[in-house]
Parts: sequence; structure tokens; C-alpha cells
Amino acid sequence: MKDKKFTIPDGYTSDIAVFTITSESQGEYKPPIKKLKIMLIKRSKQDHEGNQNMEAGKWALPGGFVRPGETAFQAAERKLLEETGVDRLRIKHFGIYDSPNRDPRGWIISNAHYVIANEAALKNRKQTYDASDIQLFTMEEALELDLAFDHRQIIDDAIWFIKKDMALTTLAKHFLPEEFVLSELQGVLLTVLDDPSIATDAAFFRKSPTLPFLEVVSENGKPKKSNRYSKTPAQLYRFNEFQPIVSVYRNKLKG
Amino acid sequence: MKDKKFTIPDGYTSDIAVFTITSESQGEYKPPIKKLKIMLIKRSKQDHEGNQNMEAGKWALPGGFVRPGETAFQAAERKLLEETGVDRLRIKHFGIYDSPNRDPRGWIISNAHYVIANEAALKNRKQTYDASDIQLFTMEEALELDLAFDHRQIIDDAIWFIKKDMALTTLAKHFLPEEFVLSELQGVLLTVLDDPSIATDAAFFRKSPTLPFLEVVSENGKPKKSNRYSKTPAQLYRFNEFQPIVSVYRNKLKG
DNA sequence: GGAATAGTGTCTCTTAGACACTATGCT
DNA sequence: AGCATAGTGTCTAAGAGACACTATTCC
Repeated sequence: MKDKKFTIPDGYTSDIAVFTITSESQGEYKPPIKKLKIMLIKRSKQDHEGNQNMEAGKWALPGGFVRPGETAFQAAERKLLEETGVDRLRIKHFGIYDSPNRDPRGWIISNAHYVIANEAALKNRKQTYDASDIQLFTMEEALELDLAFDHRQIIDDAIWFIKKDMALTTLAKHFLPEEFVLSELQGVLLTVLDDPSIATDAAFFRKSPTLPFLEVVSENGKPKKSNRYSKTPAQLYRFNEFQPIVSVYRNKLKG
Repeated sequence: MKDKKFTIPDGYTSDIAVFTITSESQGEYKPPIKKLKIMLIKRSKQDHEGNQNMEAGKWALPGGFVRPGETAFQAAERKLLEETGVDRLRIKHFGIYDSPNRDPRGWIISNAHYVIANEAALKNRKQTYDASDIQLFTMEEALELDLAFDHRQIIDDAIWFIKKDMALTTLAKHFLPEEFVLSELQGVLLTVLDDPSIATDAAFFRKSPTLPFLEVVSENGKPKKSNRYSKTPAQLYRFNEFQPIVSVYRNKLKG
């Protein structure tokens, strides 16, 4: 770079809020209790190159510096794998944090991403040189921790984006297996949304089959059912590619 | 900064897509023709400090380098004022562009923002040292220009965000005067959205008064009317603070 | 009266929401 | 049979969409 008349940042990082929904079994033929959780790492004393780590001992979002030749997005993919052993997840950028004093090391710009991990995908998470511990926390737990940098703010914002995307898009599909039963979908939605049309069984079971982005699963021309969460076999559904669009000028509203 | 083990970007910039809706009068007592336009600047040969400017002569989004002690957001406000003389507008961040080869000068990270400018606010726009020309373009015109850097992509994305926010939020209010008539709102929405419930007069005029984020304007206890666009006086409305929320699991959908 | 914009009356069909009811299969 | 989950029947009230109609004002 020839022209240095302007000032350049001291660092460019990517942080990732990894969300999952855990299922706690309530016994056979019962739907499990689902909870939204976020994965955080405990920052170790040194990074994997032997340098002292800032904010060691505090809980933080996985993430780190973007390398040259990389976009923040690619860095997020790489760091997620490096720090947690988690791979092949959809990453979505949702914000940028560039306040000059957010990091004591200098002017560090952070890209915030969120990711939905199927609970199973997190099973092979591991400790790394950068993280002395990795754990899942509920939203309430996470916001009470002593968090590094401005990660509390980032997590707050991430939660808001998850809720918004859950209501406005078919995001829920990333929390579910390919084929699922309506009570599973209901459980996922209820971890984040609070709406009578979802919480009321009669309403939800009647409405769901008409949703254009859901379709029933068939096998040999017969509707495919599962009794994994109930004694009565329940219809299996899957998401199709339909991208719903809503508008405040068309529909009934909630404020 | 003591630790330089990682690589730092060569620059950090803010770009702003300034949108406005122009009104072309069709004569007295007629609603004007409204069009969504974007303000672009023609990059001059030198910047205001006398340095050679990259991509001179091409059309580009207003924007520039973020200064130390500044966030990208604050830089967007400052550059908008510097380059266009436009002030006091709401700026919204919508994306980040950090591909390593997007700018020939090096690894330049750009924050993309959009802004809604009332047409009147753009009236005092001016040429500056950085911009040899400033003009408004329709979306079709803008996407046919020879645009600097990856600004075509950024503009494409900005259009998508404007459409989304227009449908999902009360964004339309920033394109309208404080008090407005339903046909004005309809005109604004139709520049971006295409929906029978908006385009059909009977449907739109019946639905609008029930929208919770709109309220009728009164004066001395009487409904306040205007005949600026019609011979028959039309009711004036304003937006209130209601923030509508929609969900794909509740409402009728469009794909 | 004619033209143009701003609405309203009325009808039909669909949907939301509530509540009671049936269906299935394990123990 | 009892229990828990998965639905359906039926009613009511509200809303969407279509089409014709009225209302106001200027010329």
C-alpha cells in the first residue's frame, strides 16, 4: 500500500455465536424438553502460537483474527473448526463491532456471525490451545457470565437476530433433523417465540399442514409416520425450498 | 499495538447508499409519479487533500476511510456530509465487504450502509473535492453504470435490503412527510413492492386505516384533511411508534 | 355535467381462535 | 382400562378480495 495518509485498524477479527437447541429426554414416547443454548469458550492463557492471550480465563465467543487473503466469513469458518472442532455449519453475518475502545489491544474490528448447530454436530467439540474449556449455556446463564471484550453486547444482539430470523424465515429447519414431527417443530419454535398460535396445540397442528414451506413425507405412496415422541404415530414433515415473504401491510400483526 | 503476529487490513472504509423517492408532478390535484432513486457520486481525479483518487471518473457510492477514534457508522455520517452536503439522516448498516481483492489498493474492508433521504433534504447537495458530480439514478440506470470497485454488488444488496425493510418495517415513513395522505403512502410502497393489496385502491384504502402503526391526524377535534393531490379532501395520516411484528407461522404468505 | 380522486356497501370465501371431541397405541 | 400424544369437528367472528357504488371538488 503506497498511500498511508489515513489510519488503519490494528486488527480485524471474526466472532461466532454458535447456537444449538438441546433436547432433554422426558422418557420414552414423550417429547423432550428443548432449550436454546449458546456455545462459549473459556479463553486460555496462551494462544496456539504461544503468545499471551488477552482476557484469559473469561468466557468468550469463539473467534479470532482474519488472515490475509481471507474474508471475515471464511475466518469464521476456520476459527470455528480450529477452536471447537465444529465444521460444516451455516454461518450468517449479522453485525460489526468497531468501537475504538472495545478491545484494550487497540482498534480491533470484529465481525459478528451466528451459526446454528445441530446438537449432534457439537458432540465432537474439543478443547484447543485457544480454549481451555468449551460449554453450552442457556441465554440467561450466558448473560450472567464474566464475558470478554464486548461479547455481552454481541450475544445480546445475536439472540435478537435469532428470534427475528426464526419468526421471519424457515431458520427453524437448521435446528431440526431432515424429517421431523410437528411437536418437534413446535418445541423448537417455543424455545424462542411466544405466540398462542404456536403454543396452542390445536391451532399449531391445524395450521402447520397448510404452511407452504412444509410438506408431508411419504414412503411407498403412504404417509410416513414416526412414533419417536408419542405412542400414536405422528406424521413426518420436511421443509421444502419455499421462501416465505410476509409484509406488515398485508397481514395481521403483533406488536 | 505490541503484538503483530497477525496481519492487519490496509484500510477500513464506510460506504453509503443514499436512497430517495422523487416525485414528478402530474399537474394540480393529481398524485405525482414516484420513483426510487439512488444518489451516486462521480469520483474526481484528486481527493480534497490533493492525492490521486482511485477509480477516478467512475460512479460510486459516497464513502471513505474511517478515521481513528471513529466507528464505521460515525464515518458514514461524516462522509455523507463531506461529500454530498447531506446531513441528519438515519443511517443503517447492512453489510460488510471484505473480499481481499475487491480494491486494487490492498485489503480494504468496507462497511455498507443505507440511508433514506427525503427528496427535499437532497436539494442542497453539492459538488465537493472528492466528487466531481452528484446525481440521482433509478435502480435500472444505476446498475448499468460503470461503477467503482464492487459497488455494483453493494448497490444490488442495498436494493434488496430496502425492499425487505419496506415490507417488514415502517421504513416507508422516512420517505414521507410527517403528515401524509394514503395515496402518498401507496405511491411510496409501489416504488418497491408489488402486491395487489397495495396496488388495488379499494383494498389499500380500506386496509390502511386499520393498520396499528398508522393514525389519523386531527385538528381542533376534527379530522385533518388535505387536497394537495386531489380535489376531494383526503384524510391525513401519520406513523405512530408501533413496531409491527410478523411471523411466517401466523400469517398468509407470499413466495 | 364531466372528470378525477377518495373513499364505502355489500357479498363471498377463507382463516383464526376456541373448545370439545375422537384416534392410536403402549402399559 | 388408563394415559398421553396426535390430531379433527364445529362453531363464531374477523378479515381478504372483488365489484359496484357514493362523495367531493374543480373546471
